[in-house]
Amino acid sequence: MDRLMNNEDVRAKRGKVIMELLKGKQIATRLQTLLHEPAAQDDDDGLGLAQQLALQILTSFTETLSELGSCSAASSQIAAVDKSRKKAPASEVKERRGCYKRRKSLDSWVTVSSTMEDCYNWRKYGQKAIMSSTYPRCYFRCTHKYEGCKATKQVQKTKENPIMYQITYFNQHTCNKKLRHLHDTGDSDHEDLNLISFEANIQSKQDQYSPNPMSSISQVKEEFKEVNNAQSDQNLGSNEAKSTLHDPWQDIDTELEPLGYKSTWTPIVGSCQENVGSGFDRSYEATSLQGFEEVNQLGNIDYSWYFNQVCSEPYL
DNA sequence: AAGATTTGACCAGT
DNA sequence: ACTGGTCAAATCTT
Repeated sequence: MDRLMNNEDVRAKRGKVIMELLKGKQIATRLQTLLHEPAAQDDDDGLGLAQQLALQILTSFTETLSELGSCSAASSQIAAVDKSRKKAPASEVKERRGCYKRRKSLDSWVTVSSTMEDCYNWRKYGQKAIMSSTYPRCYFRCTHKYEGCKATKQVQKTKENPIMYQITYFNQHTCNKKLRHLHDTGDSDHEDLNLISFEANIQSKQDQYSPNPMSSISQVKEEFKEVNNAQSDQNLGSNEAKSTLHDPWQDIDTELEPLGYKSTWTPIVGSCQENVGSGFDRSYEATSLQGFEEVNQLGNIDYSWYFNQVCSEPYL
């Protein structure tokens, strides 16, 4: 087994994570400035630069995720050593339905995000009303479960800010299959496990599944215009139809849901707090360009995501 | 037809 | 007994 990380290492990792996020924020600010320049929006060079900046932001987030991933695993290892573990008795495999080992102590971490989306393929396997919560909790497992990937996540709207999702992840992905969505090039050799690629996540208008990051700024702009037009035509319903995945919360608070399309361009990591969340709301009421610019105020992201290591079992 | 989602049932932990 | 996590049949979507 690799050597365990000491506290020093963990601190160093945290420092690196913060640096990466600050870098991302800086680039996002540049992008925002650029987008405020009318000339840049019509000019190919300007758009090219914007795309480049956007890619840098994504790379920054990717680096961060990568660091956090290793932190997570390392912390699990520490916890595994520190805690006296009680090994559950090996229960015989039952054939009956609903038989499972209840989650007790797994490698887990929590993020708060404005979107349920991330760079992996998930399959929903359950939904539950939770006593202490207004909103139901949805259960997802990795699409590649049967290839041995044990990653799961639970998604729940936050009480304080219902446009935000609290996402609890359990177990790291072992499938190493990042999101390719429906535009599967079949070129798995080119998958960079630590890179969230804009290009790989392009999604056509026909795609019925969950929205994805866009390929370019201009595409985002076009998309935004469409969304705005659709909305001025009227109703959330037609936009919600973009996803076949029924929003379990929409019946509860449809008025709080800006649009089914929001996750198209919302950041997939980090915690977008109240100001950003309400920014999204406002952007829908603005003109398409204003809305677009507000959306790009990534500089307002509050990086108050946090890790919550609850582990008494070693990370495998 | 294949794959994804929904939803009621089942089961473990507290 | 209650609550929450998972299973799997039914249903839906592509």
